[in-house]
Amino acid sequence: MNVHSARELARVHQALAEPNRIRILKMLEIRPLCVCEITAVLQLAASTVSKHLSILREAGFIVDHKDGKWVNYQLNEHPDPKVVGTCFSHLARLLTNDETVLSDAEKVRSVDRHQLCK
Amino acid sequence: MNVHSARELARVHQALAEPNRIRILKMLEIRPLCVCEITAVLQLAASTVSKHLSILREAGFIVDHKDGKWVNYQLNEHPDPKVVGTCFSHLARLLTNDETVLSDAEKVRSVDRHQLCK
DNA sequence: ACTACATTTAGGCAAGTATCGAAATAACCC
DNA sequence: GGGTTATTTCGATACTTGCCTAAATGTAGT
Repeated sequence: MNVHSARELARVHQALAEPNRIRILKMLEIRPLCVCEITAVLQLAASTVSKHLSILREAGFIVDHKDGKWVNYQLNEHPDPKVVGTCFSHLARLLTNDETVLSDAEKVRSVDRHQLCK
Repeated sequence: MNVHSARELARVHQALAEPNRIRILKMLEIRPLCVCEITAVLQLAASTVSKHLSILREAGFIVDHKDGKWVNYQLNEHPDPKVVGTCFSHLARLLTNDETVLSDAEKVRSVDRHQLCK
């Protein structure tokens, strides 16, 4: 669905108005991740990461799936509202050379929830 | 130029994360406007509008030109960073049926700085 | 230079946000 | 069922933001 009001559109952009949330979306471009993996990369409290994820979920950017004691988050393949989808395609082209994003990507590739969580 | 970091990109989105700033951009799609015209439409204090405009300017969305005692603001035709330009093209397609935006547009067409400012 | 007025800056207040640690919840394993 | 662990919710704190009023700045016309 299209966004209906300036207020709704503002909320979508608000979700992207925080660097750590952008880093999370760039990480999820690589693969679905659970909260503890994201927490390990961002070096924030788990509760903080959980909050960021709920903001991204409510804005329509990501969806979650339970997997035992883990919760996997991934990019929403059927973005709603539509503007979220266009944000995705920009995001995919942006920050491809950003140091932090590149280093996050490397950590994503090496991180493993089974080693992480004892 | 492309945006360099998640922080910079967040700042661009932060500019669009406020309904009144989105309304301002939709108004400027119609024509350049001075601060007092925007103030008359939004019904906010002039200083508040001025602050919103400076946020939009610093994010690269608008430029200003002095015109006597007025300052005209208009959409930046050479948006920098590039992502600002893509935001413009989405914005142009969004909120075309929003009541507030339509009513703002009507006011923009009837407002006149010379009548407004005695 | 003086006045008028559009705009910006400064100061203050209320509401919202990012963060943490601790407590609550949920799901696994023994 | 009881212990363990991943996640979310709650409460507190520091910071940021949006708004206003008042003061400062800049420009035009007399």
